[in-house]
Amino acid sequence: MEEFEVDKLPSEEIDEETLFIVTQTFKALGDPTRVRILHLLFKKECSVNEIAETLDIRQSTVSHQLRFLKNLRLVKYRRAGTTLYYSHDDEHVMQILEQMIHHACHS
Amino acid sequence: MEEFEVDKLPSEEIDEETLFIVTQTFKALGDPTRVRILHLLFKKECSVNEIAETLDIRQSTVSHQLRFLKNLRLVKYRRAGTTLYYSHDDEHVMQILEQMIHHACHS
DNA sequence: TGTGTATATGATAACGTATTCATATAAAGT
DNA sequence: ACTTTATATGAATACGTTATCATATACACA
Repeated sequence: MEEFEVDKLPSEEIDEETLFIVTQTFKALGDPTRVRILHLLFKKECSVNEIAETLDIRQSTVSHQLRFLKNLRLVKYRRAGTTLYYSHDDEHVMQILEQMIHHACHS
Repeated sequence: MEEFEVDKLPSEEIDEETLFIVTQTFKALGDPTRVRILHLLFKKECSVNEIAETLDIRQSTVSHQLRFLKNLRLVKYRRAGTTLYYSHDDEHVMQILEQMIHHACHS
């Protein structure tokens, strides 16, 4: 009795939904602005303005990209008055990002 | 004596070149067609036509995407007559891809 | 040299994406 | 209620990307 057919291994083809999540997530990591934001959030929680000032990106751009990242559940935020503090929300994806940065640095 | 300044940690900001490589690589993984091709090549070396037939993608599309992946040194090929056998060429990136697929499957 | 097969290439059209400006919302304090 | 500060949103524009068709190249073999 075998777990899987010989000609139909478990990872033969990626199912559509998984493929969608995978590509969406990689797409999120495929933009310099988003990578810079995430790399900053890897180190510390930041408000929107902090991100904008630290990375010298317009507030509007940062906000748009944070929404993108939040839709993918890659970041989350907590409110403190009018200020929103963002932080990363997917440990595994952040590990992959840092891995790739390390890989690229030493290649 | 400290290795690094307090306000200038080693990973403070990603340098431009690294950022470029990182985002280019993730961009490569951010497309369904390329992910399907790479996932296929993760399992076995394939000719262009084999890829096209297996994944039901036009030969021209496969060829274009293989060039893209080859420019990033994510795939390589060997020639056998008129047939080109492609295989993956970056173990680390392939590991990251498979990690992400596994992560997406179980989330 | 001519023919068949495998792959690559160039141009193009359709579509997706990032940034920007202007403005809206939302909370806090006066 | 008004003002200030922080953030979000919508529309527009500029740009990048993908797949496709048609065609070119490249090799093998008769």
